[in-house]
Amino acid sequence: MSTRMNAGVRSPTLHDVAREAGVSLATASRSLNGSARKVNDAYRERVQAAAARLGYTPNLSAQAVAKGSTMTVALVVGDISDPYFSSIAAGVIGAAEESGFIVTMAVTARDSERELALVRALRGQRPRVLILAGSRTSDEPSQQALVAELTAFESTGGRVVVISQHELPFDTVLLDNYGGARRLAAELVGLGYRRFAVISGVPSLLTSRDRVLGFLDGLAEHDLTVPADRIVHTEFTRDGGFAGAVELLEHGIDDVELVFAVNDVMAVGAMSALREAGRIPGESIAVAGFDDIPTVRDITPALTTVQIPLIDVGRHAVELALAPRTAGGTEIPVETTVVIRESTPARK
Amino acid sequence: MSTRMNAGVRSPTLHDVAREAGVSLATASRSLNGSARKVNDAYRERVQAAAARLGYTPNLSAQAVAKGSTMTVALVVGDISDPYFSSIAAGVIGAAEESGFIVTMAVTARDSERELALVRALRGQRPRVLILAGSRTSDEPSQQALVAELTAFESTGGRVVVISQHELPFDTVLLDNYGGARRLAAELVGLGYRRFAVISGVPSLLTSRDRVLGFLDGLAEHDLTVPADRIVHTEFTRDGGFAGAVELLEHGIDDVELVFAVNDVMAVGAMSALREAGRIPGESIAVAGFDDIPTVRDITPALTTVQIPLIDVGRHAVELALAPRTAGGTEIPVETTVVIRESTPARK
DNA sequence: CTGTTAGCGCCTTCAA
DNA sequence: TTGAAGGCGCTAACAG
Repeated sequence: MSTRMNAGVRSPTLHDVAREAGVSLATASRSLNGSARKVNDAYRERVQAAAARLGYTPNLSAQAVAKGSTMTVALVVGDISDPYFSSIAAGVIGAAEESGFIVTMAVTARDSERELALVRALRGQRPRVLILAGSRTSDEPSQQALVAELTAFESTGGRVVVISQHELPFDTVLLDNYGGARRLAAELVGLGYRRFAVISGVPSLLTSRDRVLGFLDGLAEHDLTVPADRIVHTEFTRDGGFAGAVELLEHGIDDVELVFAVNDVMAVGAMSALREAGRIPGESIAVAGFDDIPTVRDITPALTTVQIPLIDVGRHAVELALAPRTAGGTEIPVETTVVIRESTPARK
Repeated sequence: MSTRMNAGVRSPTLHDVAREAGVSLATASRSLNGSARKVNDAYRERVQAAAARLGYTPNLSAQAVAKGSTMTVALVVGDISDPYFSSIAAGVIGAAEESGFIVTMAVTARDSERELALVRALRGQRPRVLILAGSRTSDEPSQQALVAELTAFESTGGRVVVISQHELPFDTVLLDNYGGARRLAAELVGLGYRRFAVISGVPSLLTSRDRVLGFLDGLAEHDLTVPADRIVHTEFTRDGGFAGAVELLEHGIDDVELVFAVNDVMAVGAMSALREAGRIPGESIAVAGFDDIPTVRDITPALTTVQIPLIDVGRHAVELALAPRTAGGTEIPVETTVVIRESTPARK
């Protein structure tokens, strides 16, 4: 006597359907999944009726082994609860589902060792597409292993798309982190700002590095600089932004007019820290971010930032993956747009 | 001559590894995946070395058909870019990965027809677990079909977990929407508020309905009511909240002291609408939400809300799914906690 | 402990 | 157009 509860019934198989419909396995297969219409309408209908009666659902795994390919997109993100990644994921899932793909998701927790392990594990699914949305780092050893793994994956027919800078030799959705930050700096100078502080991620984070570089270069064009002690490096998260602002405050930033955080969640955290310290964002100190995640237009003051069309980024990634393979690897550049809001009022 | 680029190499199979290592298929299988150590260490090492040399990754689909079961958790959410869902997803993914499960994700776009279709499609993956995080509705016909589909899934050995109220006859992570809203109302009355307006989702949305009910009952305990024209029904999104506030403003809400939006993203949207209309949240009008999504503590004024431990909710869902099946279906109730912040200052 | 041999559920030649 | 049969990559008895 088993203690297992009502788990005895197995899912109906194609074989069951064929028997129920009184046709061969092959005919059943063709009526239910075969692409071209190579089956008598009468049969086809009988099979479909039988399938419905039995509640048949094709076993995707079995189809995968038989066909030697799947209809799945594997997506690797840093942290799905971060609006940056969840917006990209929304785009990926939307586009993938439209093309009949299933998406599986893995989270690196922003750890490149873990990212490598995940990619390896994900390959077991034999996905048609592997999309890396996590931020690239300059952590050489693990990057090389990653490239090797991804190259192997491509050589067996898979497609890989990277969302970031063009650091890796694969199709990529190119985010203009450098240019966006540079233009942001220019606009800010135009508004009358002269003295800045920067809250950056760890130096090995390429996204962060490029944004800082762009920002500094943008300032340099106007002969402005940011003293080294006004650039702090912290976690690429809300709490990191908070901590970064606290650190700046400890150094003393009474004369700083504007704090640039390299992403919006950090900027939001920084605003809270500044406010707790008695500085009022948008009034006694300006703040700018990067990404334009959904909430920042609703906070007070609304945040000046560089907009990335995150949903589109996700969609582009799957378009790229589903398009014919090209020689050197294709890039889809994505426009970034400076959006000035109340957190950076013009200085009179 | 083929135009297909470097897609010719097939992934190495277990067979390749066995040959490379000079052992049988079975031995290779046992050394690489077989749970117990039933293989000579010398052989095991040779096999592992061969696997590494070849870059072998087990084909999960093949394993699935051979074993008759997968290691995947299918997660259905309403909208992954909504912080409510992405936080839950983070919990699900975290817990699933810890147990060696892969998670696949589908998005209903809050459409119950679509949810049904997705569940049907998802069954094709033969996941071990199916988690529904989308909000339940009282839309009878499609709910019945959904229950039928889920029941069939369970009868073939799958586990289903629902996150919501206990509307469906499955294991559920129970969110105390009613109680949380009721306690919120009580606290608000304690702070001195007497005249309220409510921005609700569409009436068929169970989550929304329960929160409104709880809120009204909480007020009723203090002999307070909300006039029908002060309760508006809109989309369960940021834009819905914005639109709801606009609608309230059109009706005239000069005497309203506090607006309760049934979730945080709606509250955030409502705050923007109120502000645009010249009302200052936290000063000339109070606002409260529900969920305690990450950003609301950082907005200004920080939002009073009812906290749901969203990450834990996701984790509980997979714990439930992985625990032994029980007779009537288990429930894990999740505490909700009222969090008073600056958006609802005490009225003198 | 190891190898042989059936399958798992499905697709896809190959004849008929 | 239809059916029979082999094969996809792997696991799980079953003997040895």
